[in-house]
Formats: sequence, C-alpha cells, structure tokens
Amino acid sequence: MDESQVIDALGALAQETRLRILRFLVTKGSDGASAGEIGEAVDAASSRASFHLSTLANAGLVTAERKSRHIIYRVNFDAMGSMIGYLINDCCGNHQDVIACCPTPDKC
Amino acid sequence: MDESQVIDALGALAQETRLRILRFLVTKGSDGASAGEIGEAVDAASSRASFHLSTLANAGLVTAERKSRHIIYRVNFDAMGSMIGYLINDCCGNHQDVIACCPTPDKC
DNA sequence: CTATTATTTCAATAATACTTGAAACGTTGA
DNA sequence: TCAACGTTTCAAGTATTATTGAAATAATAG
Repeated sequence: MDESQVIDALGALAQETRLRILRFLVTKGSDGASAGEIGEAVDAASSRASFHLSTLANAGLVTAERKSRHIIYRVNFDAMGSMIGYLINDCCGNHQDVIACCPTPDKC
Repeated sequence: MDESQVIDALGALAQETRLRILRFLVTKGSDGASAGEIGEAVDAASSRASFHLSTLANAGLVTAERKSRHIIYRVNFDAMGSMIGYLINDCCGNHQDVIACCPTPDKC
C-alpha cells in the first residue's frame, strides 16, 4: 500500500458516518450487510449511505457483491490491515510506544 | 481515545503534506525539528507548514515546545499508538487479518 | 411486460479545507 | 531600545467534500 492509497483510506475513515458504517460492518463479519440495512443502522438516508459506501469501496476498505436485489457490503480486513501496517511500519518505524498498542485492548 | 478524537487524528493524517511532516518527524525522533526545518523538508512555505503543524497538534499527534527562537515539534508516539489501537481493537475487533499486520514489516 | 423493491446517480446547495502572501507576534543579540 | 529572525495569524480566493431530494438504473416476482 503506497502513500496515496493510505491517504485515501485515512480520508475515507475520517468521517463520522463512514467510521460508523465500518464499525457496523465489522460486527457483521463475513455475512456483510445490504446498503439499506447499513443506512438504517447508522441513521442515514439511502442516498447518503450509498455515497459513503462508494467512498469506502473506492478506498478499498469495503467490498460490494450483488445478491439478487441487494448489494452486500463487507469490510475488507486485508485492506484495513495494510493501512494499519503502513502506519505502524512505514510511518512510525515500529516505535515501541506505537506497537505497544497492538493486540492489547486494555491500553487502546 | 473516543470516536471524535480518532476522526480528528485520521483527518489530520489524510493529507499529503501532513503525512509527510509526520514521517519526517518520526525520523527525527525525540530531537524533533523546528517549523522552518520541517517546511524545507516537505517543500512547503512556512505559513503552510505552520498551518499543517497546528492541525497535527490540535489532533494531538505532535507536540510543540519553544526553544529560544525556535519551536520544536515532535511526534506524539503515544497518540499515534492510541489511534492505531482504536482501529485495531474498537474498530476491527482484533480481527486476525488486521492484527496479522502488526509488528511484521514485510507484510505491511 | 408491468409493478415493486433496492440501490445508485445527479444537480443544487451548504459547509469545510487548502493555498498564498502579507501583516503581526514573540524572542534574542547588539 | 532597536533590528533581525523564526513563527504564527489573518483574509481572500480556490477547491474539495457533505447533504438533500428527485430521477434513473437493476433485478425480481407476478
């Protein structure tokens, strides 16, 4: 993941509705959720949800798959991991205070 | 670190000049660097560098300390760690594909 | 084929953010 | 105190992004 991809991904997450969408999709795991369900969950009109979902999809953070009338969105955990990995490795040079937060939910 | 703080931090990093500034400051470690040195390093006019530095400082990602005529900026590694920890823990629920990227520079 | 449901696209408006250069501020040395 | 230096603040113009509701597309059931 290069610099401009990371900027796209960070920008995609730096917005209340989209961060909520991502968190909601995380709870759905591999089942994913449709745009309508997502919009309801984050209290957004369908056109707004669609707009933000396409921003997230363009940044590679979610995937979209049509299932009959619905389009199922899922978190792309790989992309999230790549983005976070860039922050930890390339950006912060694996600084101790940064990696200390990794798999320890209590501190972070 | 709560949701709105994370959004501020993500938004602060989602910009080319500011991401470069942060990466430059990481290489400087605890020595830090002055606004002028930073502006030169990232090829930005001093007023632009100052503007972006205050955005980063407001988000808590850098600290500022006056040393005679200069103001020395440093990365706040703790804040970076908190932000990344939020992404890994609260946001991604410690999903395996995400934490896989943690301290392994080769993958991320 | 038509009606229905789910979703996206579009245009207009509003809000936010970036850049630039000039002016103002704070600190230090003479 | 004055002049010089480093830094920040400000205002104006430009660009990007968010929101809304309406219209358009896509898929399916009857």
